[in-house]
Amino acid sequence: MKTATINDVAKQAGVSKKTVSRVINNEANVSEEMRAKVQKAIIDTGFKRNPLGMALAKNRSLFIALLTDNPSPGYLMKLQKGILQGCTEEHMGLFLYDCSYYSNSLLKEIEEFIDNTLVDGFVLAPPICDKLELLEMLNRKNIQYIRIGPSYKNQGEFVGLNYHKASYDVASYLIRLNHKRIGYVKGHPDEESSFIKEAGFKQALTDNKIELEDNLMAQGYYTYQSGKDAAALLLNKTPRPTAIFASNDEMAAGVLYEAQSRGIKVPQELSICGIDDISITTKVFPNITTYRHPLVNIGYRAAVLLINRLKNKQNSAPQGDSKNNEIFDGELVIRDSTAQLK
Amino acid sequence: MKTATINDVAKQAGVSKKTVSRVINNEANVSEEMRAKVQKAIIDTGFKRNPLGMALAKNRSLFIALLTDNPSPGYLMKLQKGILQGCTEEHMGLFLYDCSYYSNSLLKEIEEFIDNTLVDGFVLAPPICDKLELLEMLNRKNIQYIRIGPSYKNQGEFVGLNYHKASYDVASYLIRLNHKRIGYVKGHPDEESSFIKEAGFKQALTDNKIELEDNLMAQGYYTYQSGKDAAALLLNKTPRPTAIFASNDEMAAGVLYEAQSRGIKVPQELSICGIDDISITTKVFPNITTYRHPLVNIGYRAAVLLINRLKNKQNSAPQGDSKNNEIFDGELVIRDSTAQLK
DNA sequence: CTGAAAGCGCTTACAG
DNA sequence: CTGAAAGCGCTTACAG
Repeated sequence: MKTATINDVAKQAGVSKKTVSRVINNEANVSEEMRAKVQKAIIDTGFKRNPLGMALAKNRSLFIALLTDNPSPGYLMKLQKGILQGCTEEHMGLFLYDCSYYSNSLLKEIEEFIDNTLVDGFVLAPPICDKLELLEMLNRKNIQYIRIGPSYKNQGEFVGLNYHKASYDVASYLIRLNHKRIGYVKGHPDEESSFIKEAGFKQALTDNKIELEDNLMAQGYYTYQSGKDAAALLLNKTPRPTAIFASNDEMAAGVLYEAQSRGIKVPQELSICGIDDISITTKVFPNITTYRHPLVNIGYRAAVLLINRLKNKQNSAPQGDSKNNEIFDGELVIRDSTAQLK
Repeated sequence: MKTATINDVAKQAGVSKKTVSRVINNEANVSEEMRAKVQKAIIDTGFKRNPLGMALAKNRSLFIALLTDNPSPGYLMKLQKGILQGCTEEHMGLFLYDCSYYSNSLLKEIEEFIDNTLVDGFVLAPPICDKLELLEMLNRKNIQYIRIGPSYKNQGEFVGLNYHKASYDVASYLIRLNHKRIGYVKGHPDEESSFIKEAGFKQALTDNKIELEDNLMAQGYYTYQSGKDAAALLLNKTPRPTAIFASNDEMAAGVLYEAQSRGIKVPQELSICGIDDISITTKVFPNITTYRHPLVNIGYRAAVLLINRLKNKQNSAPQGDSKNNEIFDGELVIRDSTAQLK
């Protein structure tokens, strides 16, 4: 049972294959009568457009890829899940490509990947979404992309969280619990989100008339280990902070471990919270208070936006450079790692 | 700068394009002289074979996909990493497809995915690798696959761990620590590995003349929640088990949480261990003793094996149905969740 | 609004 | 060992 081709459909419907092509691509300028005939023939023959034929003729695959180098498995899995959902709905395949942010040959490797697969769109996850050389290379090759994260040097479209509100809300919550000595673990210095979150945190302190203490700010890199290291630093201060706010959950988990390994009771002696709401927050004891980053939905929207852009580029005239960015709100999720300071 | 095609190379080398095709496919029956000329022209023109052209002509894409429905993000990330490594080395794209083990339309969805992407090979992760209807469908459609897991009804090739040795070694270790009342959390009843691990556990008890107590066996499903639930059951027994062995790490993390939420000290009052060595084992406090499942390497080998099979099928005569299964040994990784029973 | 021709980049099947 | 022809399934560019 060979699958039907456009030729079979044309024969069946008694039209030219160009007309079939018009129908399956939803082009204008087809009489209703023709369209109906073709549609019937498509159903009768069980025709499915062969993506490879189209790809070759158009010189674009309509396949997209997720480009990652993210140190947090929980973060990535959620994002990936959403993206995959979007791709499946749009009947698209999703390629995966894992790269090394610091590799010298990063650009060359990605170009090779493009050659090998002929993908024509990328979803760029952090931190790779903030790599200017990469974005410029993609612009040059005219490969579409969408970034997961905040606006960055006006490059491309993006889908992201309202990072400022996220950290502002978390910090405000800690302050409501009466914490004043709040340690803060910053994000990766190469990522745009780090600065926005830090600004949100500081704003919350200012708005509540709490003095910002520089020595309660520790550098992190969004990894578990960096959270652990930052906590080691902060927990050595006297007086000790009564709360530590890590700017993502992966680091918050590291903070929790470090505290526990020192016999510090969480939340009784130390409150801890993060941002993202990845799966590890509900797998450690106690469960970590965090801010929900709707990653599944963000991934989904990113995929849909990108795919629609690709499809539009193909059908109609280019529609200008209007950008369809989307910024999501999350919400505070209170769990067991935070407590009122007596 | 359009990329060079096989025609450009042929012109440059002064040969027919068929000869170029022979060279790039490494076929026999090309004189050394021709081969050298062509190879030079390939370099001079910067030619890269367009996978889409090949795919269309051969009616096979040479793209493979990872088919998953695994409840453990840590497990999947490691596996995925290895597979991706293999694909990148072989200059192949890896599609991702996430499905629902229990979905009624599972087969239909996967067939649709195949139609949409024309993948011609699958890496099948657990539990989906043990779904007989799926394997039969792939056999029928002549789509190659490789399974991650133990041998199963003699279907296809597989790459997996020596699961029996894994659980035997872990159990033996607990016994050496003097534990006799050992709770065991079984794996998913639909997965072949569950039975093999259980057999290994029982063998260790028998070999050490410890009586198997049925009420210390709890059903799990390889998920975190099922580990937590199983632990709740086991920790209610009197006398309480002094150790709980969960047949994967995801469940072991659930067991740890349940114990801690009851105020049971780990490892002083309860030893806990798992299998896999996924990332969560070193992110919870205390770090979990486990058995290393070389998932990255397993994924890598699976990808390489599958890709080579596809390439061979294309070049030379089919090479019979000799199977290249690979079974890896792991090793016990002792961490902080287990202690000598006084 | 519709279609015949040529082409995308590669391979298969055949002839020499 | 080498190549000219036809074809994979689709689209573009053009003519009517």
